[in-house]
Amino acid sequence: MAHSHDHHHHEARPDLTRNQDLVLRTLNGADAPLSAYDILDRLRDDGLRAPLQVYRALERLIEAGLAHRLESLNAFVCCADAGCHEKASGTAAFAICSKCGRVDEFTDPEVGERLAGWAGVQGFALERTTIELRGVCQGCRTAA
Amino acid sequence: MAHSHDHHHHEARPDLTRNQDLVLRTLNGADAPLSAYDILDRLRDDGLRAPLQVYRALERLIEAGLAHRLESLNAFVCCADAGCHEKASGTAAFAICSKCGRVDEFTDPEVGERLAGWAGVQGFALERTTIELRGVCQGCRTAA
DNA sequence: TTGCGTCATGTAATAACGTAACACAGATCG
DNA sequence: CGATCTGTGTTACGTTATTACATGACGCAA
Repeated sequence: MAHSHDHHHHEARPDLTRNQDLVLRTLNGADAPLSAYDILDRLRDDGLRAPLQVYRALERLIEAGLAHRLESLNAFVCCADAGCHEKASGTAAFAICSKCGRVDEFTDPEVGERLAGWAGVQGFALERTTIELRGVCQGCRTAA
Repeated sequence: MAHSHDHHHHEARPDLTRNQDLVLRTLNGADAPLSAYDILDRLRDDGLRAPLQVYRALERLIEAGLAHRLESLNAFVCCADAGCHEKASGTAAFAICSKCGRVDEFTDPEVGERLAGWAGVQGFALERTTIELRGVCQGCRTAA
């Protein structure tokens, strides 16, 4: 059962290395996607010097289902929910606001099923799916 | 009515500039996505020198619905069908083979509707959608 | 004709994103 | 002990994309 300290921040995960933990905390603390170089800049004071240190950590975090890469932005975000990779809840989709840069993660099982269905029919061995919507979010539209 | 010269190649489009036409022909002649620099290399003999010349042409071609950018590859392909942007046939999706690099473009109206539906409910003004599947195509699987 | 706006072009320089290659330290296991 | 595995740190480099500026061709109005 999940313990009840689900307050957006997370305690250090025992299975993360120092660099991975630093990068994950940085993503958690950001309110918009960060590029690898953004992350690096924010972690200079913690001793990180080279892009590769960040890219390696990101690679692990994504494998572990704790972060996502946004392909259309060349940037990274932490997962909205823990374990959003592992669930059968469907492929994660992202709505990215062109104005404010905020990203909203959601899933639509039907969409995942349709795409998986297409792959099945075609004999395409599906490994991963990217779904990204670009547009202007509610907040920015009404604020305009 | 469409004239009947639909033989994969296209005649020069009257509304394209020289650079745009060169880039489109290059994409048409390729059997896999090309990066902007790949395109540039293939067009050196035609006088192109700088990346920007290619990026500018690509930008127009994409606006005009004649080419697509594959975000997860940082590469470009020509459209499978003329006018695949303009139709209500739904958002284009791409299946990209990790082995051979081939790309298959398809649309699933249901998927487009579900995503547009989400956007509607959220008040998100949808401008464009990226759907990219990564995996191994039928041909490469059986050849393995 | 001249002057003006617009659009495509050409060029150089640089920014932003990502990786290869190598060396080292600590853990684990025979 | 040595072998191996994983993470780390560092340099250098490769790839992708943009900024800034200058030029040339065209339509159009004064």
